[in-house]
Amino acid sequence: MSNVFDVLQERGFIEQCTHPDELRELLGTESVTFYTGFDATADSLTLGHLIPIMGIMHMHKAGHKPILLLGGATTMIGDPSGKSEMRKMLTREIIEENAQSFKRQFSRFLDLDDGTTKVVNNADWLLDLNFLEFMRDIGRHFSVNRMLTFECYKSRMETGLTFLEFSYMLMQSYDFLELFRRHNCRLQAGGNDQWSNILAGYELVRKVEGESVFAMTFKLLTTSEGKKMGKTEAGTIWLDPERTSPYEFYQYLRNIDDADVENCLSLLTFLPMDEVRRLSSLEGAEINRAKEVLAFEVTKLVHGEEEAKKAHETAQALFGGSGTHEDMPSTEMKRSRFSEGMDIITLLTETELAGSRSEARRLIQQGGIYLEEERVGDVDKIVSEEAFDDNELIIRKGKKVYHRVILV
RNA sequence: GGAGGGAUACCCAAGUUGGCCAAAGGGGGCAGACUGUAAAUCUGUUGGCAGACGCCUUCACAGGUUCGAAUCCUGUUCCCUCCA
Repeated sequence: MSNVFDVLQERGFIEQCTHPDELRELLGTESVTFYTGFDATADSLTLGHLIPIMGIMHMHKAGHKPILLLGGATTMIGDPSGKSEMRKMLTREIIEENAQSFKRQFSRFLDLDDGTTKVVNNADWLLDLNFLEFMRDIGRHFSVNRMLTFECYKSRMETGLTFLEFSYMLMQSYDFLELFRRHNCRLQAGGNDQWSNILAGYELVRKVEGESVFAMTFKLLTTSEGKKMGKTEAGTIWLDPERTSPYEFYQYLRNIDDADVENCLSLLTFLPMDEVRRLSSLEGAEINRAKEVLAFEVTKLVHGEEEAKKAHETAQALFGGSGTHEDMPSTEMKRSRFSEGMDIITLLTETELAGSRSEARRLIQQGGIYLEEERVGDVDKIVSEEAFDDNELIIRKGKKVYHRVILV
């Protein structure tokens, strides 16, 4: 059986790691307990979280034992790494709810009751720490001089960094120590933006316990140009179907840049690498096939096969010609509202295709609005009941934003 | 606590001898053309209401001076730098 280290490396997961040879050796010879932390800053995971989750799944498949650490306590501080501003403070209640949401979402990817996977919460050991004891035992191992040179604080050296946030690194480092002590956790893995924090924990365990532990970071989900992926103008791509519908989720992946196809396929799907390479080497319009596979596979993983199929069919119907469009974003409106007709501008604002009446007018003037694939040329167009086919009216904004109005 | 600098629209950033400022420029977004539901490129557009020359809200917050303020004055808040 192949070594997961090689698998992760081949698929492009590993961005940085300590003692790669030793770590590879360890992963090849025994079942290793490792952990990844997730700060509960929102009530849903995002597309970006999928990379560490995939990494964990690969590790788990290879027989290693994951610990998913919920940052019930660390979220109260807020990690300043790479952030230009201090995070809004969240209450304990909200953090706790968020953590529970995360846990539910994890269960879609990993069997949390199989005895090999653990979910823990650092609130369990950080919340009741005694400040002075902590400082004497842990704080003394950290050099402020050195911390100040870390890359993760760079953006904060200009705008300011509070001690609250500065202490985040100590908390995270302590987590690693605690997990090492409790569960013999030997490796901390996380997003590359966590490198400084992870390294600090790794050093702490080595110093305090004198044991060899490891640090590893996963590639972040970025485009070939280095920009963060998983964000659109409309906001983040969430894993929660209530926040980002499976259709939108599918479309996001379906529309990624050509240059990002290979990366996404290898990081976000379990397709064999031969297949990944074959698909991503398709030329011209053919590469759209690869994007469809990508979108389908990832949607299936996150939302299940049924939802993935529906999203795929809806996309086919809209962009390919035939199929259902069941999954298209829609708005229900009362039939009576159309008895005397509704002006197109109101229709566009009520369906939220336009944020204001001015914007709606602009869209029409620029030729960006279509009713049933027919361009609307008149700003004062009145839409009446007759415009509906089988109680439905499909509006298109621009090239690919579709919306369905349903009469009720 | 002391000294100085700053806060402008989604972001960065002009503008501070008061009117010509809904506010330059860039980025981003949106739309159009070209395409492959891609990228690049080019064009238009980007506070709200009305869309005809009109009106309303906006330049940290609250007041004031003035016919008129993003621009001047007073107070408040927040941020940065140096000093303690």
